[in-house]
Amino acid sequence: MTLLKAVRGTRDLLPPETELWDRVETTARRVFARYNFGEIRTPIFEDTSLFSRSVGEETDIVSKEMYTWEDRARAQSEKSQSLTLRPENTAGVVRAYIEHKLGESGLLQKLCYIGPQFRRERPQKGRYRQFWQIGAEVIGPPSAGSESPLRDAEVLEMLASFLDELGINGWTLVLNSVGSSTDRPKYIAALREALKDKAPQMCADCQRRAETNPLRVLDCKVPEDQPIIETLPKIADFLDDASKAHFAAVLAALDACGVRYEINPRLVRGLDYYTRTTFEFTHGGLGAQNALLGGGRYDGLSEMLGGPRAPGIGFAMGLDRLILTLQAAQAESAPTLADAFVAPLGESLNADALALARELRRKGLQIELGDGGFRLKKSFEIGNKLARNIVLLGEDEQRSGILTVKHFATGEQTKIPRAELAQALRNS
RNA sequence: GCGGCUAUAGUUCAGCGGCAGAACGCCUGACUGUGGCUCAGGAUGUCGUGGGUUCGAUCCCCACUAGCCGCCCCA
Repeated sequence: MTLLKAVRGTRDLLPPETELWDRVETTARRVFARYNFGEIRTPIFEDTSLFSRSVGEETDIVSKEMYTWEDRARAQSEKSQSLTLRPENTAGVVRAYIEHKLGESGLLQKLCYIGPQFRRERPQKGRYRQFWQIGAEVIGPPSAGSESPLRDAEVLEMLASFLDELGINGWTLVLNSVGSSTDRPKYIAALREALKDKAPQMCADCQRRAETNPLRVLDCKVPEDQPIIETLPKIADFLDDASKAHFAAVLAALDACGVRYEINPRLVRGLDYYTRTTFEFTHGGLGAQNALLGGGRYDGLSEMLGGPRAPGIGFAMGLDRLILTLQAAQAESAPTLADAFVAPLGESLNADALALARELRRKGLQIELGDGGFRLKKSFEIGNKLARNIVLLGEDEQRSGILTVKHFATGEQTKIPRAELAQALRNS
């Protein structure tokens, strides 16, 4: 019989790695809460058209990477429906914002999420078909300040604090403004025009990109092409005055709070809904997938989905990539040890050992319970791997109520009354 | 979706057209209520899957699957 395996691009997360995942998620919730974000949980699948209308019909994500199926009708009166596993979460959040009329509160909505996303790409390091994102959106009616550059700067400052607090060093914030929804098409047209002359002198990839996706030419890494790229039109020259002023205000606010950034006029993003501010936090050591997180402003998205005017800004970070970065940073993190290993000496003491373990666990201690069937030597060996201390429960200890405790690191062995045990272990 | 590299013990990896290997880890004992160090012994396995070539394939060939690197794209 062939063994079943996790399907391509999916994987099991096991201890002790899951401990790291938990730490990242806990840190995110704690940091985001300080900025008054609340958690939203949207469905893992949605109507297909939600994504084609927001992310964009022509994007790679929608045109070739989505898990889509026809959900068949169950009754004569029902129609079948095209459903899709979410490839990202912003569209779902904005759909919920519209559906529940969250804008009617007149307040800014600050919503964060943690969950799996799905894209059918070729798996690679830091790239999986089921991958995890932590993200957040700030969205609301313009009267609530949703359009203000202060929102952009506040979100970026929060992300910088989050990465610092997690202990990730060496990140770079890369910023750009892609202008309003009318600026961008004008720029792309100008770029195409310029590339008609220049592309033939460029690398093969660029010649192809000039046709398929001219913005991608800006991303070319071939050294010989760089002087040519310098001569191409720049998005900054196509921004209207309002977008220019908006971007300048974002930068000023970042300067004021000391968040360092690089401006990259070539930073382009693959989702159609982005307007004005776009950004990435990158990190070396991730190979080709060097973006830890990305995001931007999406001032027209709500309207694209039939909702009210609701400018917003948000981001998503690749949890899988954060974990990879953390693992590389701390190489081999020592597994956390339990407070004590409780070792009953003989099977007749098993029941009492469970009672003792319960007592200690209820006082908040992390306890690994051995087995009276183990020889003492084995209890010590296992205990030494799993816990900081070993607590012996033999006939003497049971009779006297005074337990034998040995601290593995120092080798020091002491006798401690049962009532004082929890405190002693906690301090060890 | 395209190109390249890879797949052998729990792990990291050697290996060879003819008996399946090392290190670490694991188990047992020296040591019946005391771990780490040491010593002696032991078990590791569909050699990724399916075909083909061959007297014989873990090894050579093909396909598939999976992982890694790059492209593309993105988080």
